[in-house]
Amino acid sequence: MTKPSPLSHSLHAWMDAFMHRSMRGWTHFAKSTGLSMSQFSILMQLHHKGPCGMSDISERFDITNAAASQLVDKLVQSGYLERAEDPSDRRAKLLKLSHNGAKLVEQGMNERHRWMDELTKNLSADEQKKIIEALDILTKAAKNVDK
Amino acid sequence: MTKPSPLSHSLHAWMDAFMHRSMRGWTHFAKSTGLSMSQFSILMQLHHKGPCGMSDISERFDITNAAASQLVDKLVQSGYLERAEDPSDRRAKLLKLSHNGAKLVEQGMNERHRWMDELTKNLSADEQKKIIEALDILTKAAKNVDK
DNA sequence: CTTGTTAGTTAAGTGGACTAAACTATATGC
DNA sequence: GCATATAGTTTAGTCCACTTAACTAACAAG
Repeated sequence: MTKPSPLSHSLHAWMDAFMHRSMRGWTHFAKSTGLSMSQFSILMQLHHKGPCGMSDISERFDITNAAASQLVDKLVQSGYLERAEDPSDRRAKLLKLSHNGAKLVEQGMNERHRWMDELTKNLSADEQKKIIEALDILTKAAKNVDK
Repeated sequence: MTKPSPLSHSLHAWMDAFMHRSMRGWTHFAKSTGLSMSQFSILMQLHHKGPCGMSDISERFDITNAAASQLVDKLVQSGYLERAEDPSDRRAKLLKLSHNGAKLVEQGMNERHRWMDELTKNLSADEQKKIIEALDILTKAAKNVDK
């Protein structure tokens, strides 16, 4: 058991505090919309990666095509998703957020943003500046790691 | 629709990147252990807040006492939780992580820490220092907000 | 001691996510 | 053109979280 670096320590401490709180908000919001976690996660995925096919969903969530198809179907029927034929391959479908779907995702993210804003609004200007710098570095690094 | 401050922008961008990635790791790990999300979340809660009673669980996850009792029972039978009588109130139970439960939680957190370490290991010493400072500020702020 | 409340359990039943298997329809390679 | 692979759907059935309701046991107050 090697001693963690100061950087690791700070990263982990922040992550633990953040995850715990954020998960609560996430599940709570999903429940309040009447969607299941699985369904809401699909909307989030679509928001993040943009339109995609059914198989992308099943791969991402490690479920069968059948399961993905069923979940997506519910979301289509609830009006959060649009399922169109892919013009370049007529077997495939093109899934994308509907207007309502995008609005729901936005709303969900706002709820989770609120806590972070709350967190920082009483910090000094200097502290805020440090945080902006640091998070921008991290966000850029995250984009690189994820390809 | 007011324009977000630079701080909000940085917070939100980081949060979105982080959440997306972190959720994937979280669900993946829970699945790999054979535990359901619900069950794993209870372990995480116990880790975070320490020993507590059954009603604390049902309140936290917004489920009935009956549901909590059943979930906890499975975790006890799997050897991840200990359920003892509360000496100060013999109606109540005292739930705590078993040795194996604590180990499992630790393991889950390590998996999620790994990505963050990956993220930062190629940054310059100066950048790392900035991140440590900023995250420590945020972590402290988070503790305050959560009382 | 009795009446009422609180913590938790048990049992029966509902609903949703999930799978395997059989199917349709389109694409691809020889 | 024919065989094979690929994208997705449908169906039947399983598992698990969750609820309601009925219950036990311990506490609290008169």
